[in-house]
Amino acid sequence: MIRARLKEVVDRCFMQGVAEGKWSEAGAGKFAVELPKHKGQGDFATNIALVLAGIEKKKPRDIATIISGMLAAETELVERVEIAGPGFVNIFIQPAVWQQVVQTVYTAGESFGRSTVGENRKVMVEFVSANPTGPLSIGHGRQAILGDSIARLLEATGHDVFREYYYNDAGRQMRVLGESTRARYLEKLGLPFEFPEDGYQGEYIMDIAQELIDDHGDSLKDEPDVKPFKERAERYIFKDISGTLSRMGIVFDNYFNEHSLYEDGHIDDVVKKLRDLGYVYEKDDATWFKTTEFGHDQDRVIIKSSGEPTYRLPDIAYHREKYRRNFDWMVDIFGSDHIATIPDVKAGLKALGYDESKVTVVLHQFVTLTRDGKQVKMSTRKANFVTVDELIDMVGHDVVRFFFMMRKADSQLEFDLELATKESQENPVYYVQYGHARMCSILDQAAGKGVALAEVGDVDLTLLQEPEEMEILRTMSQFPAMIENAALELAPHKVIFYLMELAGQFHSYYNKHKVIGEDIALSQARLCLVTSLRQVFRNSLAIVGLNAPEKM
RNA sequence: GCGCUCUUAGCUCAGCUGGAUAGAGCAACGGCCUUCUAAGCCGUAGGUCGCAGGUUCGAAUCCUGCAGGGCGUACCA
Repeated sequence: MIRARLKEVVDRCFMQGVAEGKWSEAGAGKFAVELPKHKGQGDFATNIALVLAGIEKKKPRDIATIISGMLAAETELVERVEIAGPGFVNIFIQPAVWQQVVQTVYTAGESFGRSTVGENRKVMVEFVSANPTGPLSIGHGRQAILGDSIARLLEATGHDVFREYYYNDAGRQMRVLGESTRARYLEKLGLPFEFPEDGYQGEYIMDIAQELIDDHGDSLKDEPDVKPFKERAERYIFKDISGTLSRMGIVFDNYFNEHSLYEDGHIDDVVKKLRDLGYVYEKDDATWFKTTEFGHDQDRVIIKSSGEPTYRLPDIAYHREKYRRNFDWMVDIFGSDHIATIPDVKAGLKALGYDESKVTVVLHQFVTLTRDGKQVKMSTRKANFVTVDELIDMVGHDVVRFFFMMRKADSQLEFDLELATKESQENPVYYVQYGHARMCSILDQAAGKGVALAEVGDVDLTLLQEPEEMEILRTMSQFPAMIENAALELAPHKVIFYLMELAGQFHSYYNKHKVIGEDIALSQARLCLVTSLRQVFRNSLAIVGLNAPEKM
């Protein structure tokens, strides 16, 4: 927020220079106000002199001198200015401006960091979308946390967010699930059974079979249809999945069943439309989509010779429904194994006349689990995987959420079970939460020590002068911009890194300076600082769905 | 083979859409609890940013080539 103010000032200086004939307008919008990397280089720096020098064929230092003269006159905001390095203008902000950040946070309260940049645009975030064939694996877990956190960030920035889960309870997978359940049912009854070759071997199938026995005894032993087995399995697994999701604090606005696309005729309609447009042809008894028309290296089958559609067709039809439901922006969270469908879906949408740039796909890499320093190999079908539920049982919800957010989506995430299980200092989750608990503890004790927390308006904030205090104030002031940036880039990990930095600054401050001391006026100023800092902690933890414990 | 992606400290990873002397956590080593929670702090050590070119005032960041890892490249989802 301070940076934005300063940028306006620099822009004004630039225009003034244009008016005075010092340089042309060509450099407009090409320079920036940024945070310097090292201490001693000011609170902010601008590269305007470097940029203009290139355009105007002048010496950077000469331009920097003119600019710094103009900036130095802005005494309300700017304390002093230095020219450094090849021509950077380093700007030092008035301490009073930083101190006022406390007031700003007080005034905004819970809404500090929230914004309206989203302009209420309707955005759908589709994520998890796991078919009900088994409990959520840790890969799904990462996606669930990623999607939900992105959704929360978008909400915090004024978007109208809709969370959707897309699933398919028809098809081959589910048939195999039904057969697997039937086999376990017969097995448990001591009857002869045949387990499907590629059946689901998880323990949960046994539990489902047991439920069937509890409800129906052996009356299903001669049932020719898999339907009762399949339906029971689906119901059981969905209950399990939604239980896991709610443990993670995730609530979907809608579950969209792929099957409805068939019932409502959307599948046939998409094929017809594409055919009418000349993008579809028959070959080898199958129906093909001319994806080569959209720059792909080969055409793709959308209906197999068996008459069954491939996954692409319903995916295209589903996305068309998203457009028809009037979403301005569609964010899909996919595992990188689904990368192949993206170009096909986009080609389909483009063919049908939709603006495919409204779809943004966030691809995330896999999670590898390490235990005893070795990677654990996992497969859903063989059921030798660790579920999200088990993970939460072992380390708790906050640790799971935090760990899944620690990495940017596009890099592999190594989940070290030992590290996550340790309730020790190595665990970064506690580092952040402990900071919050410490602040609560300080504020609790203030009254007991005879230092009542005064109204922020009555407190002399100019007493906050320690370097550690200025550093905290600076970081707090970056919070709204950080949230906006994380939201628009769909990058929740930025919030995590921000929290770690702020927590570090607070812990250092805590160890060096007493908040509550002899000097009442100073104590009150510091208590206000801590209160506003706690607010920032609460806001950022809430935005990514983490708890802010008051005691640890 | 082709497409996408990744390669930064011993390990796990940041690096804000081209900026100044490359950062954090963990691990290692050395210190700090009669004082607001030591789940903490301070210090030391650790680097040819995979390799080689190119673009320019300036490159970890952009382009090309090469090497290595991952994911795709189905009439599976």
